[in-house]
Amino acid sequence: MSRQHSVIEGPAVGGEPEVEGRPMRADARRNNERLVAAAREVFAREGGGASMDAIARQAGVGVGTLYRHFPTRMDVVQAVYCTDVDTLVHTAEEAVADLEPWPAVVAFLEAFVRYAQGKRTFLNELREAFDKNPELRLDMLERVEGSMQLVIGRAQGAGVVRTDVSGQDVMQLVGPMCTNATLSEEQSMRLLNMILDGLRKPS
Amino acid sequence: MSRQHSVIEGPAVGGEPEVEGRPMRADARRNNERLVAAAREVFAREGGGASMDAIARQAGVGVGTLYRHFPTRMDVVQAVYCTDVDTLVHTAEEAVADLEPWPAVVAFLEAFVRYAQGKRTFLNELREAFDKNPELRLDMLERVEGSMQLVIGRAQGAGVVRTDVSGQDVMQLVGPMCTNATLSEEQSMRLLNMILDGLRKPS
DNA sequence: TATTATACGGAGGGTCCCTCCGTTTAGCAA
DNA sequence: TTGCTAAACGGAGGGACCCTCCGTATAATA
Repeated sequence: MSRQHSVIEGPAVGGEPEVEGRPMRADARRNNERLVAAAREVFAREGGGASMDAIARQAGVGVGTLYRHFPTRMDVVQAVYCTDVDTLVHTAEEAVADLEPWPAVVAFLEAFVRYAQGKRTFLNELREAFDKNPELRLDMLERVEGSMQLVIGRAQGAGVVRTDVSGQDVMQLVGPMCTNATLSEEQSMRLLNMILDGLRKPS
Repeated sequence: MSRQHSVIEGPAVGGEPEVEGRPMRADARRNNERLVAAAREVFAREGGGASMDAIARQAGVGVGTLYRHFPTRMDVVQAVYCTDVDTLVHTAEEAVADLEPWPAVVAFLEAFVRYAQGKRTFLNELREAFDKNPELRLDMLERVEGSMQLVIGRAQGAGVVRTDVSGQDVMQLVGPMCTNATLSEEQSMRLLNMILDGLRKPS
Protein backbone atom coordinates (compact mmCIF):
# COMPACT_ATOMS: atom_id res chain seq x y z
CA MET A 1 0.00 0.00 0.00
CA SER A 2 1.51 3.29 -1.05
CA ARG A 3 0.80 6.60 0.55
CA GLN A 4 -0.32 7.97 -2.78
CA HIS A 5 -3.86 6.68 -2.89
CA SER A 6 -5.19 8.81 -0.16
CA VAL A 7 -8.48 8.39 -1.97
CA ILE A 8 -8.95 4.88 -0.83
CA GLU A 9 -7.75 5.49 2.66
CA GLY A 10 -9.85 8.49 3.48
CA PRO A 11 -11.91 11.36 2.18
CA ALA A 12 -8.95 13.35 0.84
CA VAL A 13 -8.79 14.19 -2.82
CA GLY A 14 -6.90 11.99 -5.21
CA GLY A 15 -3.35 12.24 -6.47
CA GLU A 16 -2.18 14.76 -3.88
CA PRO A 17 0.29 13.02 -1.61
CA GLU A 18 -0.17 14.81 1.68
CA VAL A 19 1.52 12.41 4.04
CA GLU A 20 1.15 12.77 7.76
CA GLY A 21 4.92 13.16 8.39
CA ARG A 22 7.04 15.88 6.94
CA PRO A 23 5.90 17.26 3.61
CA MET A 24 7.24 15.85 0.36
CA ARG A 25 10.47 17.19 -0.94
CA ALA A 26 10.03 19.84 -3.59
CA ASP A 27 11.35 17.68 -6.41
CA ALA A 28 9.13 14.80 -5.41
CA ARG A 29 6.03 16.93 -5.47
CA ARG A 30 7.02 18.41 -8.80
CA ASN A 31 7.57 14.99 -10.28
CA ASN A 32 4.31 13.70 -8.88
CA GLU A 33 2.38 16.40 -10.69
CA ARG A 34 4.41 15.91 -13.84
CA LEU A 35 3.74 12.20 -13.82
CA VAL A 36 -0.01 12.54 -13.54
CA ALA A 37 -0.05 15.12 -16.34
CA ALA A 38 2.20 12.93 -18.47
CA ALA A 39 0.02 9.88 -17.88
CA ARG A 40 -3.08 11.78 -18.93
CA GLU A 41 -1.37 12.89 -22.12
CA VAL A 42 0.00 9.47 -22.98
CA PHE A 43 -3.30 7.71 -22.25
CA ALA A 44 -5.08 10.21 -24.48
CA ARG A 45 -2.55 9.76 -27.26
CA GLU A 46 -1.87 6.03 -27.13
CA GLY A 47 -4.97 4.66 -25.44
CA GLY A 48 -5.35 2.80 -22.18
CA GLY A 49 -2.69 0.27 -23.09
CA ALA A 50 0.11 2.84 -22.97
CA SER A 51 3.26 1.56 -21.31
CA MET A 52 4.78 2.73 -18.05
CA ASP A 53 8.01 3.48 -19.89
CA ALA A 54 6.16 5.81 -22.23
CA ILE A 55 4.62 7.65 -19.29
CA ALA A 56 7.95 8.05 -17.50
CA ARG A 57 9.59 9.22 -20.72
CA GLN A 58 6.84 11.76 -21.34
CA ALA A 59 7.32 13.07 -17.79
CA GLY A 60 11.08 13.23 -18.28
CA VAL A 61 11.88 10.91 -15.37
CA GLY A 62 13.08 7.34 -14.98
CA VAL A 63 10.66 4.47 -14.55
CA GLY A 64 11.98 4.03 -11.02
CA THR A 65 10.58 7.41 -10.13
CA LEU A 66 7.26 6.58 -11.71
CA TYR A 67 7.03 3.38 -9.69
CA ARG A 68 7.97 5.07 -6.42
CA HIS A 69 5.09 7.47 -6.89
CA PHE A 70 2.65 4.88 -8.24
CA PRO A 71 3.55 1.34 -7.21
CA THR A 72 1.25 -0.19 -9.80
CA ARG A 73 -0.02 0.56 -13.25
CA MET A 74 -3.50 0.74 -11.81
CA ASP A 75 -2.41 3.39 -9.35
CA VAL A 76 -1.53 5.60 -12.30
CA VAL A 77 -4.95 5.07 -13.81
CA GLN A 78 -6.55 5.88 -10.47
CA ALA A 79 -4.50 9.03 -10.05
CA VAL A 80 -5.41 10.32 -13.50
CA TYR A 81 -9.04 9.53 -12.91
CA CYS A 82 -9.08 11.19 -9.51
CA THR A 83 -7.59 14.40 -10.79
CA ASP A 84 -10.13 14.40 -13.60
CA VAL A 85 -12.87 14.21 -11.02
CA ASP A 86 -11.15 16.94 -9.02
CA THR A 87 -11.20 19.15 -12.07
CA LEU A 88 -14.86 18.44 -12.67
CA VAL A 89 -15.79 19.21 -9.09
CA HIS A 90 -13.79 22.38 -9.26
CA THR A 91 -15.57 23.36 -12.47
CA ALA A 92 -18.91 22.98 -10.73
CA GLU A 93 -17.83 25.15 -7.82
CA GLU A 94 -16.48 27.80 -10.14
CA ALA A 95 -19.60 27.77 -12.28
CA VAL A 96 -21.79 28.23 -9.25
CA ALA A 97 -19.60 31.05 -7.97
CA ASP A 98 -19.11 32.93 -11.22
CA LEU A 99 -22.15 32.35 -13.38
CA GLU A 100 -25.88 32.82 -13.34
CA PRO A 101 -27.81 29.61 -12.59
CA TRP A 102 -28.66 28.67 -16.17
CA PRO A 103 -25.29 29.44 -17.77
CA ALA A 104 -23.73 27.47 -14.95
CA VAL A 105 -25.78 24.43 -15.94
CA VAL A 106 -24.70 24.79 -19.55
CA ALA A 107 -21.03 25.22 -18.65
CA PHE A 108 -21.03 22.33 -16.23
CA LEU A 109 -22.80 19.90 -18.53
CA GLU A 110 -20.37 20.73 -21.30
CA ALA A 111 -17.51 20.04 -18.94
CA PHE A 112 -19.19 16.84 -17.87
CA VAL A 113 -19.48 15.62 -21.43
CA ARG A 114 -15.82 16.33 -22.03
CA TYR A 115 -14.97 14.54 -18.81
CA ALA A 116 -17.07 11.49 -19.64
CA GLN A 117 -15.74 11.30 -23.18
CA GLY A 118 -12.19 11.49 -21.90
CA LYS A 119 -12.84 8.28 -19.98
CA ARG A 120 -13.41 6.34 -23.17
CA THR A 121 -9.70 6.18 -23.93
CA PHE A 122 -9.05 3.98 -20.94
CA LEU A 123 -12.43 2.59 -20.04
CA ASN A 124 -11.14 -0.94 -19.72
CA GLU A 125 -8.39 0.09 -17.35
CA LEU A 126 -10.85 2.07 -15.30
CA ARG A 127 -13.24 -0.82 -15.07
CA GLU A 128 -10.42 -3.03 -13.87
CA ALA A 129 -9.51 -0.48 -11.22
CA PHE A 130 -13.14 -0.32 -10.11
CA ASP A 131 -13.39 -4.10 -9.98
CA LYS A 132 -10.39 -4.30 -7.71
CA ASN A 133 -11.40 -1.34 -5.59
CA PRO A 134 -15.16 -0.79 -5.48
CA GLU A 135 -14.83 1.92 -2.87
CA LEU A 136 -13.08 4.11 -5.40
CA ARG A 137 -16.01 3.90 -7.76
CA LEU A 138 -18.52 4.82 -5.08
CA ASP A 139 -16.39 7.68 -3.79
CA MET A 140 -15.97 9.19 -7.21
CA LEU A 141 -19.57 8.62 -8.20
CA GLU A 142 -20.66 10.40 -5.07
CA ARG A 143 -18.43 13.38 -5.75
CA VAL A 144 -19.58 13.70 -9.34
CA GLU A 145 -23.21 13.35 -8.34
CA GLY A 146 -22.69 15.98 -5.69
CA SER A 147 -21.37 18.45 -8.24
CA MET A 148 -24.16 17.72 -10.64
CA GLN A 149 -26.73 18.20 -7.93
CA LEU A 150 -25.07 21.41 -6.79
CA VAL A 151 -25.43 22.98 -10.20
CA ILE A 152 -28.80 21.53 -11.13
CA GLY A 153 -30.36 22.08 -7.71
CA ARG A 154 -29.36 25.71 -7.69
CA ALA A 155 -30.87 26.22 -11.12
CA GLN A 156 -34.04 24.48 -9.97
CA GLY A 157 -34.18 26.77 -6.97
CA ALA A 158 -33.86 29.74 -9.28
CA GLY A 159 -36.74 28.41 -11.35
CA VAL A 160 -34.84 27.92 -14.59
CA VAL A 161 -34.68 24.12 -14.60
CA ARG A 162 -37.66 21.79 -14.40
CA THR A 163 -38.04 20.21 -10.99
CA ASP A 164 -39.21 16.76 -11.97
CA VAL A 165 -35.68 15.51 -12.65
CA SER A 166 -32.69 15.24 -10.33
CA GLY A 167 -29.01 15.71 -10.91
CA GLN A 168 -28.65 11.98 -10.69
CA ASP A 169 -31.21 11.52 -13.45
CA VAL A 170 -29.24 13.80 -15.70
CA MET A 171 -26.06 11.91 -14.97
CA GLN A 172 -27.66 8.60 -15.78
CA LEU A 173 -28.77 10.07 -19.05
CA VAL A 174 -25.63 11.84 -20.15
CA GLY A 175 -22.97 9.53 -18.74
CA PRO A 176 -23.83 6.36 -20.65
CA MET A 177 -24.38 8.43 -23.77
CA CYS A 178 -20.78 9.59 -23.68
CA THR A 179 -19.42 6.15 -22.94
CA ASN A 180 -20.59 4.97 -26.33
CA ALA A 181 -17.46 4.56 -28.42
CA THR A 182 -19.09 5.61 -31.68
CA LEU A 183 -20.03 9.13 -30.76
CA SER A 184 -18.40 12.15 -32.30
CA GLU A 185 -17.59 15.31 -30.41
CA GLU A 186 -20.05 17.17 -32.58
CA GLN A 187 -22.80 14.61 -32.17
CA SER A 188 -22.49 14.67 -28.42
CA MET A 189 -22.76 18.44 -28.38
CA ARG A 190 -25.90 18.35 -30.51
CA LEU A 191 -27.42 15.79 -28.18
CA LEU A 192 -26.37 17.83 -25.19
CA ASN A 193 -28.13 20.87 -26.62
CA MET A 194 -31.25 18.82 -27.02
CA ILE A 195 -31.00 17.66 -23.45
CA LEU A 196 -30.45 21.21 -22.26
CA ASP A 197 -33.57 22.34 -24.08
CA GLY A 198 -35.50 19.57 -22.38
CA LEU A 199 -34.03 20.48 -19.04
CA ARG A 200 -34.85 24.16 -19.17
CA LYS A 201 -38.05 25.21 -17.54
CA PRO A 202 -40.48 26.65 -20.09
CA SER A 203 -41.00 30.27 -19.14
CA MET B 1 -6.48 -12.94 -41.50
CA SER B 2 -6.58 -16.59 -40.58
CA ARG B 3 -9.02 -19.09 -41.94
CA GLN B 4 -10.23 -19.88 -38.47
CA HIS B 5 -12.68 -17.07 -37.93
CA SER B 6 -15.22 -18.19 -40.41
CA VAL B 7 -17.61 -16.28 -38.19
CA ILE B 8 -16.46 -12.92 -39.34
CA GLU B 9 -16.18 -13.92 -42.97
CA GLY B 10 -19.59 -15.42 -43.45
CA PRO B 11 -22.59 -16.96 -41.79
CA ALA B 12 -20.84 -20.19 -40.81
CA VAL B 13 -20.68 -21.16 -37.16
CA GLY B 14 -17.66 -20.25 -35.08
CA GLY B 15 -14.59 -22.25 -34.28
CA GLU B 16 -15.09 -24.91 -36.93
CA PRO B 17 -12.36 -24.48 -39.54
CA GLU B 18 -14.08 -25.68 -42.69
CA VAL B 19 -11.76 -24.30 -45.32
CA GLU B 20 -12.71 -24.36 -48.95
CA GLY B 21 -9.74 -26.52 -50.01
CA ARG B 22 -9.10 -30.02 -48.79
CA PRO B 23 -10.32 -30.80 -45.29
CA MET B 24 -8.06 -30.41 -42.29
CA ARG B 25 -5.78 -33.23 -41.38
CA ALA B 26 -7.17 -35.45 -38.64
CA ASP B 27 -4.61 -34.37 -36.06
CA ALA B 28 -5.19 -30.73 -36.84
CA ARG B 29 -8.92 -31.02 -36.32
CA ARG B 30 -8.40 -32.95 -33.13
CA ASN B 31 -6.04 -30.31 -31.80
CA ASN B 32 -8.36 -27.52 -32.80
CA GLU B 33 -11.12 -28.98 -30.68
CA ARG B 34 -8.76 -29.69 -27.84
CA LEU B 35 -7.48 -26.14 -27.87
CA VAL B 36 -10.90 -24.57 -27.64
CA ALA B 37 -11.88 -26.90 -24.80
CA ALA B 38 -8.60 -26.20 -23.02
CA ALA B 39 -9.04 -22.46 -23.43
CA ARG B 40 -12.50 -22.62 -21.94
CA GLU B 41 -11.19 -24.56 -18.96
CA VAL B 42 -8.22 -22.31 -18.37
CA PHE B 43 -10.27 -19.13 -18.71
CA ALA B 44 -12.76 -20.51 -16.22
CA ARG B 45 -10.01 -21.49 -13.81
CA GLU B 46 -7.57 -18.59 -14.11
CA GLY B 47 -9.76 -15.79 -15.41
CA GLY B 48 -9.58 -13.84 -18.64
CA GLY B 49 -5.93 -13.00 -18.16
CA ALA B 50 -4.82 -16.60 -18.57
CA SER B 51 -1.68 -16.97 -20.66
CA MET B 52 -1.35 -18.61 -24.06
CA ASP B 53 1.27 -20.96 -22.62
CA ALA B 54 -1.19 -22.15 -20.01
CA ILE B 55 -3.79 -22.86 -22.67
CA ALA B 56 -1.36 -24.78 -24.86
CA ARG B 57 -0.12 -26.76 -21.86
CA GLN B 58 -3.67 -27.62 -20.82
CA ALA B 59 -4.36 -28.84 -24.36
CA GLY B 60 -1.14 -30.86 -24.35
CA VAL B 61 0.33 -29.13 -27.40
CA GLY B 62 3.09 -26.62 -28.06
CA VAL B 63 2.38 -22.91 -28.24
CA GLY B 64 3.29 -23.02 -31.92
CA THR B 65 0.27 -25.20 -32.54
CA LEU B 66 -1.95 -22.91 -30.56
CA TYR B 67 -0.79 -19.95 -32.62
CA ARG B 68 -1.25 -21.74 -35.92
CA HIS B 69 -4.86 -22.38 -35.04
CA PHE B 70 -5.49 -18.99 -33.46
CA PRO B 71 -3.10 -16.31 -34.69
CA THR B 72 -3.98 -13.97 -31.85
CA ARG B 73 -5.02 -14.15 -28.26
CA MET B 74 -8.27 -12.51 -29.24
CA ASP B 75 -8.97 -15.27 -31.73
CA VAL B 76 -8.93 -17.75 -28.86
CA VAL B 77 -11.44 -15.66 -26.94
CA GLN B 78 -13.62 -15.44 -30.03
CA ALA B 79 -13.46 -19.17 -30.62
CA VAL B 80 -14.46 -19.99 -27.05
CA TYR B 81 -17.28 -17.49 -27.18
CA CYS B 82 -18.55 -18.76 -30.53
CA THR B 83 -18.68 -22.35 -29.39
CA ASP B 84 -20.52 -21.23 -26.26
CA VAL B 85 -23.11 -19.60 -28.47
CA ASP B 86 -23.21 -22.73 -30.62
CA THR B 87 -23.98 -24.77 -27.55
CA LEU B 88 -26.70 -22.39 -26.49
CA VAL B 89 -28.32 -22.43 -29.91
CA HIS B 90 -28.14 -26.20 -29.94
CA THR B 91 -29.77 -26.32 -26.52
CA ALA B 92 -32.66 -24.26 -27.82
CA GLU B 93 -33.16 -26.55 -30.80
CA GLU B 94 -33.02 -29.63 -28.65
CA ALA B 95 -35.41 -28.19 -26.11
CA VAL B 96 -37.92 -27.36 -28.82
CA ALA B 97 -37.56 -30.81 -30.34
CA ASP B 98 -37.67 -32.86 -27.14
CA LEU B 99 -39.73 -30.96 -24.61
CA GLU B 100 -43.19 -29.54 -24.18
CA PRO B 101 -43.36 -25.75 -24.68
CA TRP B 102 -43.17 -24.70 -21.05
CA PRO B 103 -40.45 -27.11 -19.88
CA ALA B 104 -38.50 -26.02 -22.93
CA VAL B 105 -38.66 -22.43 -21.72
CA VAL B 106 -37.43 -23.45 -18.28
CA ALA B 107 -34.61 -25.58 -19.66
CA PHE B 108 -33.47 -22.95 -22.09
CA LEU B 109 -33.51 -20.09 -19.62
CA GLU B 110 -31.49 -22.14 -17.17
CA ALA B 111 -28.97 -22.82 -19.92
CA PHE B 112 -28.98 -19.14 -20.82
CA VAL B 113 -28.18 -18.13 -17.26
CA ARG B 114 -25.29 -20.58 -17.16
CA TYR B 115 -24.09 -19.26 -20.49
CA ALA B 116 -24.28 -15.63 -19.43
CA GLN B 117 -22.61 -16.29 -16.12
CA GLY B 118 -19.80 -18.12 -17.86
CA LYS B 119 -19.02 -14.90 -19.73
CA ARG B 120 -18.15 -13.10 -16.52
CA THR B 121 -14.79 -14.81 -16.28
CA PHE B 122 -13.51 -13.05 -19.37
CA LEU B 123 -15.86 -10.14 -19.83
CA ASN B 124 -13.04 -7.67 -20.42
CA GLU B 125 -11.47 -9.82 -23.10
CA LEU B 126 -14.83 -10.25 -24.76
CA ARG B 127 -15.48 -6.54 -24.75
CA GLU B 128 -12.13 -5.95 -26.36
CA ALA B 129 -12.92 -8.49 -29.05
CA PHE B 130 -16.27 -6.80 -29.68
CA ASP B 131 -14.65 -3.40 -29.87
CA LYS B 132 -12.26 -4.58 -32.53
CA ASN B 133 -14.84 -6.57 -34.40
CA PRO B 134 -18.36 -5.19 -33.98
CA GLU B 135 -19.75 -7.58 -36.55
CA LEU B 136 -19.00 -10.46 -34.22
CA ARG B 137 -21.13 -8.94 -31.50
CA LEU B 138 -24.08 -8.39 -33.82
CA ASP B 139 -23.82 -11.87 -35.31
CA MET B 140 -23.77 -13.55 -31.93
CA LEU B 141 -26.48 -11.31 -30.50
CA GLU B 142 -28.68 -12.20 -33.43
CA ARG B 143 -28.13 -15.91 -32.98
CA VAL B 144 -28.84 -15.80 -29.26
CA GLU B 145 -31.92 -13.66 -29.78
CA GLY B 146 -33.08 -16.09 -32.43
CA SER B 147 -32.85 -19.00 -30.03
CA MET B 148 -34.60 -17.12 -27.29
CA GLN B 149 -37.39 -16.14 -29.64
CA LEU B 150 -37.68 -19.69 -30.95
CA VAL B 151 -38.34 -21.06 -27.48
CA ILE B 152 -40.42 -18.18 -26.14
CA GLY B 153 -42.44 -17.72 -29.32
CA ARG B 154 -43.37 -21.38 -29.40
CA ALA B 155 -44.50 -21.25 -25.79
CA GLN B 156 -46.51 -18.13 -26.55
CA GLY B 157 -48.15 -19.89 -29.47
CA ALA B 158 -49.05 -22.76 -27.15
CA GLY B 159 -50.62 -20.27 -24.75
CA VAL B 160 -48.33 -20.94 -21.80
CA VAL B 161 -46.33 -17.71 -21.88
CA ARG B 162 -47.76 -14.22 -21.72
CA THR B 163 -47.71 -12.49 -25.09
CA ASP B 164 -46.90 -8.96 -24.02
CA VAL B 165 -43.16 -9.65 -23.82
CA SER B 166 -40.76 -10.76 -26.54
CA GLY B 167 -37.72 -13.01 -26.46
CA GLN B 168 -35.60 -9.91 -26.78
CA ASP B 169 -37.24 -8.39 -23.72
CA VAL B 170 -36.39 -11.45 -21.69
CA MET B 171 -32.80 -11.35 -22.88
CA GLN B 172 -32.45 -7.72 -21.91
CA LEU B 173 -33.73 -8.61 -18.49
CA VAL B 174 -31.76 -11.75 -17.79
CA GLY B 175 -28.51 -10.99 -19.60
CA PRO B 176 -27.47 -7.92 -17.63
CA MET B 177 -28.56 -9.58 -14.42
CA CYS B 178 -26.04 -12.36 -14.98
CA THR B 179 -23.26 -9.99 -15.97
CA ASN B 180 -23.26 -8.58 -12.45
CA ALA B 181 -20.09 -9.83 -10.81
CA THR B 182 -21.59 -10.15 -7.35
CA LEU B 183 -24.26 -12.70 -8.08
CA SER B 184 -24.15 -16.22 -6.70
CA GLU B 185 -25.24 -19.26 -8.66
CA GLU B 186 -28.01 -19.79 -6.15
CA GLN B 187 -29.17 -16.19 -6.21
CA SER B 188 -29.42 -16.20 -9.97
CA MET B 189 -31.50 -19.35 -9.92
CA ARG B 190 -33.89 -17.84 -7.39
CA LEU B 191 -34.23 -14.74 -9.53
CA LEU B 192 -34.72 -16.87 -12.59
CA ASN B 193 -37.54 -18.73 -10.89
CA MET B 194 -39.18 -15.44 -10.10
CA ILE B 195 -38.83 -14.36 -13.71
CA LEU B 196 -40.25 -17.65 -14.90
CA ASP B 197 -43.28 -17.20 -12.66
CA GLY B 198 -43.80 -13.78 -14.13
CA LEU B 199 -43.39 -15.10 -17.63
CA ARG B 200 -45.89 -17.92 -17.34
CA LYS B 201 -49.37 -17.18 -18.48
CA PRO B 202 -51.85 -17.39 -15.62
CA SER B 203 -54.22 -20.21 -16.44
C1' DT C 1 6.09 -48.29 -49.25
C1' DA C 2 7.68 -43.74 -50.70
C1' DT C 3 6.56 -39.05 -51.23
C1' DT C 4 5.09 -34.70 -49.85
C1' DA C 5 2.01 -31.30 -48.23
C1' DT C 6 0.65 -30.33 -43.77
C1' DA C 7 1.00 -29.90 -38.87
C1' DC C 8 3.78 -29.96 -34.67
C1' DG C 9 7.06 -28.27 -30.86
C1' DG C 10 9.53 -25.12 -28.42
C1' DA C 11 13.59 -21.95 -28.39
C1' DG C 12 13.93 -17.27 -28.57
C1' DG C 13 12.90 -12.16 -29.94
C1' DG C 14 10.54 -8.18 -28.46
C1' DT C 15 7.73 -5.78 -25.12
C1' DC C 16 5.89 -4.90 -20.74
C1' DC C 17 5.45 -4.52 -15.64
C1' DC C 18 7.98 -3.99 -11.83
C1' DT C 19 12.34 -4.31 -8.44
C1' DC C 20 16.73 -3.17 -6.76
C1' DC C 21 20.46 -0.51 -5.65
C1' DG C 22 24.17 2.73 -6.57
C1' DT C 23 24.06 7.78 -7.35
C1' DT C 24 22.34 12.38 -6.72
C1' DT C 25 20.18 16.05 -4.26
C1' DA C 26 16.99 18.84 -1.25
C1' DG C 27 16.56 20.49 3.23
C1' DC C 28 18.50 21.52 7.51
C1' DA C 29 21.91 22.53 11.28
C1' DA C 30 26.15 24.42 12.59
C1' DT D 1 28.24 29.02 3.54
C1' DT D 2 29.26 24.35 4.28
C1' DG D 3 28.42 19.44 5.59
C1' DC D 4 25.44 15.94 6.56
C1' DT D 5 21.73 12.79 5.91
C1' DA D 6 17.33 11.26 4.74
C1' DA D 7 14.81 11.27 0.66
C1' DA D 8 14.39 10.91 -4.21
C1' DC D 9 16.29 9.71 -8.68
C1' DG D 10 17.68 6.69 -12.79
C1' DG D 11 17.91 2.76 -15.36
C1' DA D 12 19.77 -2.05 -15.78
C1' DG D 13 17.71 -6.24 -15.45
C1' DG D 14 14.40 -10.17 -13.74
C1' DG D 15 10.40 -12.47 -14.92
C1' DA D 16 6.11 -13.00 -17.58
C1' DC D 17 3.77 -12.76 -21.70
C1' DC D 18 2.63 -12.59 -26.77
C1' DC D 19 4.00 -14.14 -30.86
C1' DT D 20 7.51 -15.94 -34.78
C1' DC D 21 10.43 -19.10 -36.99
C1' DC D 22 12.07 -23.21 -38.57
C1' DG D 23 13.74 -27.88 -38.08
C1' DT D 24 11.22 -32.20 -37.16
C1' DA D 25 7.39 -35.42 -37.40
C1' DT D 26 3.38 -37.33 -39.55
C1' DA D 27 -1.14 -37.96 -42.11
C1' DA D 28 -2.72 -38.57 -46.61
C1' DT D 29 -1.93 -40.14 -51.09
C1' DA D 30 -0.06 -42.68 -55.05
